[in-house]
Amino acid sequence: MDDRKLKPGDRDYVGALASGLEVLQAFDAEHPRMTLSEVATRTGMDRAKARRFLLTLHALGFVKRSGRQFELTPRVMRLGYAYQSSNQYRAVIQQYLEGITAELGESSSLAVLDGDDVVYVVRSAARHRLMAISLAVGTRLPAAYTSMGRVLLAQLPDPELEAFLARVELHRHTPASIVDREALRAELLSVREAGYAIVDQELDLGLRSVAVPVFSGAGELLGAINISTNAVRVDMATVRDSYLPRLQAVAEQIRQATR
Amino acid sequence: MDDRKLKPGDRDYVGALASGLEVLQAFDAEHPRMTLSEVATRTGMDRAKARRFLLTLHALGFVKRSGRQFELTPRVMRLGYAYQSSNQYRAVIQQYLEGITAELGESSSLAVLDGDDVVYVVRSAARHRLMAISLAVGTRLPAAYTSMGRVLLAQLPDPELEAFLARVELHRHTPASIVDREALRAELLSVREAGYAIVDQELDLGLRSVAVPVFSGAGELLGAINISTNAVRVDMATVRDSYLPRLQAVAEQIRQATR
DNA sequence: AACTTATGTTCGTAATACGAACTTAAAGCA
DNA sequence: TGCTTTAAGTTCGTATTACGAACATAAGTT
Repeated sequence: MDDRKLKPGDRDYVGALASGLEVLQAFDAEHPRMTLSEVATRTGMDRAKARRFLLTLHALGFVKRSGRQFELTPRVMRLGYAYQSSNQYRAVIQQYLEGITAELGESSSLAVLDGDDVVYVVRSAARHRLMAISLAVGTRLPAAYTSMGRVLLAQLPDPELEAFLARVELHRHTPASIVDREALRAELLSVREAGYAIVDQELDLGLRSVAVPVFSGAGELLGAINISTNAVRVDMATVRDSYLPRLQAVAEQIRQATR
Repeated sequence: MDDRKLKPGDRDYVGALASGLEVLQAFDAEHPRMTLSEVATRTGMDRAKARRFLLTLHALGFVKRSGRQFELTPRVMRLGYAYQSSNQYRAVIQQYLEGITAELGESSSLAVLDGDDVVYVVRSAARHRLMAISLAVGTRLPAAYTSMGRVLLAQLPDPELEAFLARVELHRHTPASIVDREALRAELLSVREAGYAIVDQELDLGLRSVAVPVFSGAGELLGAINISTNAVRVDMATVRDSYLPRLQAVAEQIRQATR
């Protein structure tokens, strides 16, 4: 067994697949519709090459075209949904998160790491609207600035954690944001020690959240769960003294339920 | 401008991309983890070919491997998320659907057609648990047996509707399920005429739902919205006389808000 | 209508994807 | 534990496929 990844140019590396997926990923929130030339520019590909991939993706039903514009179809959700539906614990986690929402009136989610982001995989939304609207399943946020991201980063082996710290781009989203690598390292080590993370208005003003890791009964890291709330309404003492213990209890319940 | 789709073997059709995506889509809820041989068997590909695509997807971060087992990573959610996030109206629709949930205590969703399925794109879940648990964004259900699916099918031009009726596989999910093509055509024409669909325990016992189409202010079909409920708790008269008008009002509000 | 820009098409060919066959590793069984 | 079977890794020759340059056509702009 050899877990090393192929590199472009390696014998078994299929360049055409990589290029085609690059074209597919060129579409995003900022570029929902594009012409052939825009795709070619955005991917840095020769136009004829980009055209072949667009037309193939069109033939496969993943993009549609209107005149010169191409855009994604709902079929691409199939490519992502398989990951969600393959999680055998999703339903049970959903129940526990909804229990949190019912009890505390706050949104609660499970996320996993993907690159330098966290991806929301399970979500229970509160009736309160702040920061609840756009955070659907599939949402990606920078791991460094989210409580769940910090919990997950803190779980990384040191070489991976150091690699993350070396490459991560730090942004001052708010005046509270950590933008110093040493400060972030210290914070992550503290999170590792404490077993939880609280992020207070570092990603967005008013957004306060607490997260803990969730393990299955077999010891496998399932992700991190959080409670997110409004800093105007909920003070830090409540987060620490009421929400955190609740979250830790739920993480334990999930562990028991996934044995 | 020529909107016809390429076929396999056409000059500009990139077979390697198609094959690679086929490998990616071989993973689903029933096959979340697979060995190389299982993938090869499932896709009908030569083993060496399947191996190349698996290793390339691994190199790109879309699959991970543990020993001989391959499974998807959260990165594949990127491929689907772009569609969600490219919908400029998602946030406003989410608000309206949550208004329905707050007022009626029922789940409410927006879905679009993809092939013979509907895909849930926006969702507001009720606190009631029946059929709410597994219906996350990205969920696919057979269009023929869901209220939103029927509304969307009824919007299709006749040639497309007839093609659907000719190819769709009808299943008796419950004793109430329509399994006769003529009966389904009649139902869909009735839906077209009425401008809404009510599906009563045809997909699952206890599941009752009503749906209407939603158009943007510019006249573009955004999808269908529904209210789903429990047949034991909510009778047909309530669905028709209370939920439907509410839904129609929300569809109109969304149209106004998307001008 | 003329000009500019974007897209479609063709074609020669380098390279790339392919699969058959051999080798190695892992799993299963007694 | 040793042997057998099965699965996976690797090599290599080559058919085919993806590639891009150049030309042709279509669409957009003034």
